Amino acid sequence: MYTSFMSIKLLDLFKRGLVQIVPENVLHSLLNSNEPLLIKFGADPSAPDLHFGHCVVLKKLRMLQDMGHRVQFVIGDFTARIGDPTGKSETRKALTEEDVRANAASYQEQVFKILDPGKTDLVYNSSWLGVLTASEMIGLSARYTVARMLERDDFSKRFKSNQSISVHEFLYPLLQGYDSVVLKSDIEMGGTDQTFNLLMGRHLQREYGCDKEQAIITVPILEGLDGVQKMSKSLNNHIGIMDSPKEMFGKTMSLPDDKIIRYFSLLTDMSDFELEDMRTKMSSTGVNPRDFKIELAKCLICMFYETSDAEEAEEEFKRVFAKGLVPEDIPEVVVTEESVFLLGLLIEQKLVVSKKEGQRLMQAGAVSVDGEKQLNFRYMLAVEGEQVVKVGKRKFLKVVKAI
RNA sequence: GGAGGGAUGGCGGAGUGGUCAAUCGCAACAGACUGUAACUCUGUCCGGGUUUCCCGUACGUAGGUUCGAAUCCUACUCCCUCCA
Repeated sequence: MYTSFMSIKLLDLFKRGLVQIVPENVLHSLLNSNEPLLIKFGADPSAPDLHFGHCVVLKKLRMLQDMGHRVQFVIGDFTARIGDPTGKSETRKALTEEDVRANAASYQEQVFKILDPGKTDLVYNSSWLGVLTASEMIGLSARYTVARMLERDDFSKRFKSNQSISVHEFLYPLLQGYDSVVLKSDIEMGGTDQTFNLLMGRHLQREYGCDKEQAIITVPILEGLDGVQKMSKSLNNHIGIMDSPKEMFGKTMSLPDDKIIRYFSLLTDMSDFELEDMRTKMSSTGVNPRDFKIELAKCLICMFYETSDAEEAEEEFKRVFAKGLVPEDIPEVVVTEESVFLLGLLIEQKLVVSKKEGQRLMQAGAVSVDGEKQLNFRYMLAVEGEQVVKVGKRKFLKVVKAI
C-alpha cells in the first residue's frame, strides 16, 4: 500500500479523539501494511436504532476503509442471547430469531450509510458460536480465571456492591473474544466500555496459538444531549441517524454549549486548526455559541442528507423557535361539528396521553389556540376556518372546518 | 444444606395498622426568562369523573386477619448476606 499525503492526513484525523491504542505501533502499520488489515467491529442486534453515539466508531472505521482496510462487521446474534452485562445489572430479555433477523437487516441499512459495503464483511457470530460443543465451551472457559474476570470494571463494581452476577455473563467476554480467534482479526475497535472484551480477544488469540494478536483501539463514548450521560436511546438523549433533518436540527440545538467542540471533533472532519479557532472565538470574542451549534447541526444533517435538507431544517427551526411561528407541515384534522371538546380532540389526535395529563397541561398554560392560551380544560373550540392548536413547545395540530 | 435480611411510583429511597395516590432527591413535563441552550424561579408528575371534591386502581405474586393493610399472618417468586 502506498503512502500519500492524503492518507497521512486521513491518519491524523483518524487518531483524533482515540482513547487507547494497544499496542501503540499499530497506527504505523495502518499506513505501511502490504495488504488490507482486518478490522473487527461487533454490534449487538438487540437495539436496532443507531444514533450519533455509534457514529463515532463507525466514522473511524470508514476512515480505515478509505485507507484500504476491510471491516469485519460482526452481528452478535448469538451473544445477544446473553446480553452484554456492560453497565447493566438487569438481564436482558432473550431475542427471538425473527427479532434478530429483522434487527440485523435494519442495522445493515443504517450502517452502510457510513461504512463502505464493498469493504465490509458482514458476519453473524451464531454461525460459529452456535455449533460449539459443550467441551469446546469448557475449553474456552478454561482460558481465563475468575479473578481476572472480576477485574472487569462493571463485574467488580457489582461484586463489591453485592449485586448478582450470573455465571453465564462471564461467557460474554469469552465468546466475543473467541470471535476474534475465528475471524483472525488484526484490529478490533470499540467504545471504551468495550476495553475488557477487546483485550479478551487479544488474550484468546494468543491462547489459541494464532500467529498474531489483534490490536485494540478504543474510542470515547459520546455524551448525549444532556451533556453528561452517554448517548443512548433508553436515556432518551440521543439523535438517531434515521431522524428527520428537522429533528436532528432541533435536538442538536438543545445540546449544552460546552459539548459543541467535542461533537465537532468526534463526528465531523473539521480540522484541528478550525476547532482551535472556534474554541478561541467562543471563549473570547462575542461570537454566540448558538451560531456554531447551528453549523454543527447542519454538518450532522449532511452526514445523512443533502445540503439543501440541512438548510431547510435551519429555516424551519428559525421560523418556529426564533420567530415563534408555526411549522410548515403539521398534522391536520378535519372537523365537521360547529364546536368540539378541545381536550377530547387532543387525546384523539394523540397530542396528550390521557385526560388527566391534558388537564394539567391546560391548567399550566401549555395549550393555546391561535396563540391564545386556553386554561379551562372544558374548553369547547368553536370551529372556524383553520386554527392552530399548540401543546407545549413543539406539538402542533391544525384544526380545519369541513366545508 | 443451614441461618438471617430484603422486594415501594422511570430510578434512588422514606414510610411499619387508619389523616397514604404514599415524605424527599434525581429524571421528566409545563410556565416565566432565553439562544427550543445553560442558570434561576414556579408548578405538575396513576387513571376516570358532575374537578376546592368524589371514585377506581397501585406498594413482588396469591390468599388471609381486621370496620380498615404498603404496613400484621400464611404460601409462593425473585434478590442479597453469613455459615457449610
